[in-house]
Amino acid sequence: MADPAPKRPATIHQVASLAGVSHTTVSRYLQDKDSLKPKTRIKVEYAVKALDYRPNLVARSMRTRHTNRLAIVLASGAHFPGRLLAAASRTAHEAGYQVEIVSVEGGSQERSVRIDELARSGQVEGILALSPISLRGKQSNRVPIVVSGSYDDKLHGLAELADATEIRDIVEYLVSLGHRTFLHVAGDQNFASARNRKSVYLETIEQLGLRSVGAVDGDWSAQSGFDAITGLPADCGVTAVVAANDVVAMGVIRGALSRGWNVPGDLSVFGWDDEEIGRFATPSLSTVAVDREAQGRAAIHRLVAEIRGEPIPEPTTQTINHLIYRESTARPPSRPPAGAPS
Amino acid sequence: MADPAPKRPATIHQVASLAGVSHTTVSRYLQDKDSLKPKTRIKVEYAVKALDYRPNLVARSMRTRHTNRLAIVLASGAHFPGRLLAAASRTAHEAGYQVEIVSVEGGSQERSVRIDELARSGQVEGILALSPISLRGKQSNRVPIVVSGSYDDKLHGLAELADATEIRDIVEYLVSLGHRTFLHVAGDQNFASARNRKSVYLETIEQLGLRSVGAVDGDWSAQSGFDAITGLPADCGVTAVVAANDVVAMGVIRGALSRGWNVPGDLSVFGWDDEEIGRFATPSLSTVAVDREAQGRAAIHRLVAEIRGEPIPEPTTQTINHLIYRESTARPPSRPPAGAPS
DNA sequence: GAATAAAAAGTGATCGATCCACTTCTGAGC
DNA sequence: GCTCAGAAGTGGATCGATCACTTTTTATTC
Repeated sequence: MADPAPKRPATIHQVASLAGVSHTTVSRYLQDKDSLKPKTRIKVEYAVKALDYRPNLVARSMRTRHTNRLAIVLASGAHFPGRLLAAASRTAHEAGYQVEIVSVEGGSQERSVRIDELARSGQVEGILALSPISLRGKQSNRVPIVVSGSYDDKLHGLAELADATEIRDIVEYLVSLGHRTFLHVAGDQNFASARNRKSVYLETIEQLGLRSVGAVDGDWSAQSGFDAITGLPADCGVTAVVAANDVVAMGVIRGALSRGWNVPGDLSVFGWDDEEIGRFATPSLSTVAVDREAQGRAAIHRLVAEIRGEPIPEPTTQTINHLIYRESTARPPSRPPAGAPS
Repeated sequence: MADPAPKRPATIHQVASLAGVSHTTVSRYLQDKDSLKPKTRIKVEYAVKALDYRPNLVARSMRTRHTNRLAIVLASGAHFPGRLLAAASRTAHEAGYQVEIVSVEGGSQERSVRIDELARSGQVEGILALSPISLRGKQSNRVPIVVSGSYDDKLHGLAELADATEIRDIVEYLVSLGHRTFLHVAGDQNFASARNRKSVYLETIEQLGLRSVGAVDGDWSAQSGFDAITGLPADCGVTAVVAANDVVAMGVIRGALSRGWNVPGDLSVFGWDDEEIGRFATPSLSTVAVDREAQGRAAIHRLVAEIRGEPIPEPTTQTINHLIYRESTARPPSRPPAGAPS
């Protein structure tokens, strides 16, 4: 079982002596293969291969004071943004960074503590927070931190409403179907994206002169959608719901059904995220296809720019999301709206 | 913007000189605070606080030859097992390990290459693979690798069928409702859990003398469930489907509906995973509640045991999953089964 | 109070890479 | 043959911890 000879991996010195060069030359080879004479390079290359040498990254980190690692922090309970992570991970890799994904339990309090600790640990050179955090306290010895979806004060306007502008498109679409009375079941207001969507919703309602029976704060859960609908007064007259995401939308639909409201006959429901399951649900969900990959890439680019002290790239103003219309939305009932006194 | 004085974090030597002791004493303090005389300890404690000292983990790793880091590898496309990861992450943390989550793109080929690289990089002390990999090649300089759901050859029997035994319970339940003709839509057969479930399904069908119209290999997607159902001959007589997971089950239900088969009136469908959305779908999904936390913990315990050369803990034979019965399962139609010639 | 053991603290080496400040070698061009 | 630039070597120092030893201090015993 146990290795009799726990043979240590080769070091740069062993490579050097096998290749008949100095360790400095091997080091040079590792940094830039072209700075060596072809003849020397071949000797070193051979030795590296023969010994299956791979530089000890710990030792390198120690000397260079670079870990080349980033951390992505997310809340353990929340939905795991797989596609975004994959894209972020790949982008970071291309930029020469390893990615450590830290899933932190507890509230935003504990999360902030953990992030702070991480930021000062010297283990990572930058942090991307996908969950909301409250950052205060001294900034000394801290690495750059990018909080997804939130932007610097300088970057208000379009960017401020990142990942939310399509809410307006949704409402306008529903208006075009004939809807006039709306409900918004929002996501966890600790998340920038949830706040953004809510404020765009409220703005749009205001600007288009529509009626909103409420913007209920939820927690991204199906249960919150269910509760929001079942908690409505019977005569509120709502005919369209803008849900924070697809899961919430499923809860809304189930809640409507439990009240005897037909979807989309009596109530139209719009989701967000284009999750696979929504396409196969009954009714299938109208939703927003989100370019999670682009979001992940953008976040990492931003973080890497901050780390390197380069100018921070403007967030793309170009919309990267688009609406998908399926069975959960339709014209409102021509008879008095669902639940209205007959 | 740029820090004018990029003040380096304090080192153990600075702490030592401030406390008026040797660096070794500070080091001892870090390992075991009780090995110091109270008077000395207080001096060191004060200095640590005053300098906001935190040990440089890179330097420590270099000396101890321990990184105290584990990697969890998963396929980037697949569903992100959030709860399992959270539990695994926490368990690892308790055992003194940091967790790096590596999401690898590409097929099992590329994944294996990446894992092999990781295993030899010296960056991590152990790897937990949640996605299937094919491990061959030389084992030298490799850290322990645990592949979730698969067990050593020694551990056949109960453990071999880990995370699958409930399939038998499902079939028995459906039999008790009156079902006799079954279909299984399996998950990606590269996954041990998918293989296990399929083989338990086939065994159970055999042993109970039931009829199976097939065990279709899928890929965990809703589409695969949809295709499996819509591809059936009209007169197959199936009345119950055991799906690989909830997402597949949703696809199955939608596929049945598209053929005019009512669920659960004509067809019962059982899922797996107890995803939140399944409780709010219409019909709500009968499913298996999986203790993902326990799975995550177990996997990490196993990995840590291997790293430390301790005896590998027996996988719990106790079942950690349980069945949840909802609307998607019911008695089979008393009239000729769905799709049978009338 | 001296002998002795045990506990506490100090000394200097070490881990494996990069960086530094030179020096030496090599080969091309005139 | 001489110069000069680029390649390669020399011989450390350095990063910040831990560790194997050694030395000093403290406690215990007779």
